[in-house]
Amino acid sequence: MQQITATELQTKAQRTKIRQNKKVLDLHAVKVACKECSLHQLCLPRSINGADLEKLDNIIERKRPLKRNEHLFQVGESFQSIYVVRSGSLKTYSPTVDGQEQVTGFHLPGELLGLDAIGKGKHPCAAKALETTSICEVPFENLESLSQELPTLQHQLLRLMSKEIFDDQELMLLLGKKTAEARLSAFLLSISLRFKQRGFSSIEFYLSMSRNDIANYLGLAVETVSRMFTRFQEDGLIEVERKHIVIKNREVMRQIAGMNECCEDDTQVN
Amino acid sequence: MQQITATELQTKAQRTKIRQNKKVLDLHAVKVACKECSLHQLCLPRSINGADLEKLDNIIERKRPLKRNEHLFQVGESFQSIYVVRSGSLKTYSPTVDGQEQVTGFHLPGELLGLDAIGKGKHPCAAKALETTSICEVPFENLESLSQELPTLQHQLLRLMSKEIFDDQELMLLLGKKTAEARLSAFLLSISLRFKQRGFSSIEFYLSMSRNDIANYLGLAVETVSRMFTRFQEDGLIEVERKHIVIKNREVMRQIAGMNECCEDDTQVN
DNA sequence: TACCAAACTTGATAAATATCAATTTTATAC
DNA sequence: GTATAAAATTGATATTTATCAAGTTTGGTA
Repeated sequence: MQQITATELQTKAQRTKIRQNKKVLDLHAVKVACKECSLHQLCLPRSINGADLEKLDNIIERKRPLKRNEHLFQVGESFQSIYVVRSGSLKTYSPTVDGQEQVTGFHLPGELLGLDAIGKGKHPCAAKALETTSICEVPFENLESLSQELPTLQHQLLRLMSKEIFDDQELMLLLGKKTAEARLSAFLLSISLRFKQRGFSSIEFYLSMSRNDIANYLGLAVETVSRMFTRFQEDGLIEVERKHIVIKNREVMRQIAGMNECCEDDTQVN
Repeated sequence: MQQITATELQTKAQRTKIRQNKKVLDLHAVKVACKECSLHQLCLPRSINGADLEKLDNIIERKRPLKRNEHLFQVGESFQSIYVVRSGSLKTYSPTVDGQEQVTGFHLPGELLGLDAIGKGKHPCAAKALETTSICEVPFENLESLSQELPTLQHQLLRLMSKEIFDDQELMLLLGKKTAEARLSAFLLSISLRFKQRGFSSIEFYLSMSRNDIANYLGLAVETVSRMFTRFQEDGLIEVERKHIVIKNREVMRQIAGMNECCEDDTQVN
């Protein structure tokens, strides 16, 4: 992404010119950056025109990248914005009574964070970068009032929230009913699908989260997850070396995961 | 709820008069009926005026009551409306690959159904009445365009969806991390709280769902649930006779459930 | 390069819960 | 009201996964 930096040496006229250029460049950059983003349809609904796009562009802030283990927000922090992952990844987690943490989700490029905070006005979970991660911040108040103007934006926002509910229910099913191997298999397929939807390889990828995080997320012990990785490799379902994963037999993995047909071929971007 | 029924004997003028009366009566009835409803703030935001209320009232349809085991909607059915439970209760459930069903939720008076269907435009789960149940139907298209006019309505809609996401995450935690007794305890406390929020007793209530449904929902075997009920009774935590439950020791139950502080005193209606 | 801590893996054992089987209770229909 | 089916309970056993313990690999850093 190109960036023009204004210096103290510039004249006012120069600065104005540069700012105008910057605007144009940014608008272009947004289009490119958001192409594979789950806000794609939100940012660039089919019918959106230049003026609307600019309106949206005006409310989106691009934050400095987070380093590994840095927090995007903490538990209990007041809710101000929805966040979109531009690159990298994060985990969200909540504290439990016994001082442990419960990992509630992983967030890959193009995915949203913060939707669960609208209700109470504060974040029920914390978000921590798993690697160097860059983020778009969308101040919720602005998004809400802009949605008031742009029906397609309101619709897209509701769709995304609905999808979040739907996905959570899938996970509940996983946690409630499935064996350890079904859980891990479903997890890997889910990551694979999400990479695919963003235009990355669905058969070969790096997991940015630790075995511990995976285990926590899936409601299993680390040791169990580790054993399952080993078993999957022995059975020729995957190749695994540390964080690098290659899916070798997606079909059998699907069977093990006991996946619904509805999730098999989810080619929709969101 | 008062109801004036037009008969064939009435003159046109009489009918017109009655219809006008009915409108007035209905507006009043809505206020009363929605008072304890999770759409309360949605239907009657503080600042709402008569005209707005009428607009909302105009889009809400009241369906004939469902009998026990009747479906409100089926899996895969095209999504048209959000539903609100007026009285009675329902369960939602999805089919799983192995022909089983997974219960994804129970819906008590004042609660919503259908929010998970917005994303894909069709219902990912089915909804079945657990007892005689009456329902408000809110056509989504109308709700969406009305939200476009009424910012408070849009806001409330987003809040409710966010709450749904938040609640699902709580349940995920339950399913992933907790023991059988923690799950059942949390379940009973959740039902208790929801009754309380609707103005019913929180210490004594009837469960409309079977042990099987509870077990399914909590990711346990029926036998385990049954044993836990027995144990809770032996330990003096509850009194249980079939579907009738009395909470005897909420504090210990909370400890067993390992509940977060955040959920303890959730006095908000939604 | 070598060291250290963290992450991961592997094995043995224990605990929780599912499954199977039998019985009792309750609900529904005739 | 009785017959029959469905739901719920209880006990015995099997299975899965957690826990405990030990060792290995990896990545960061002095």
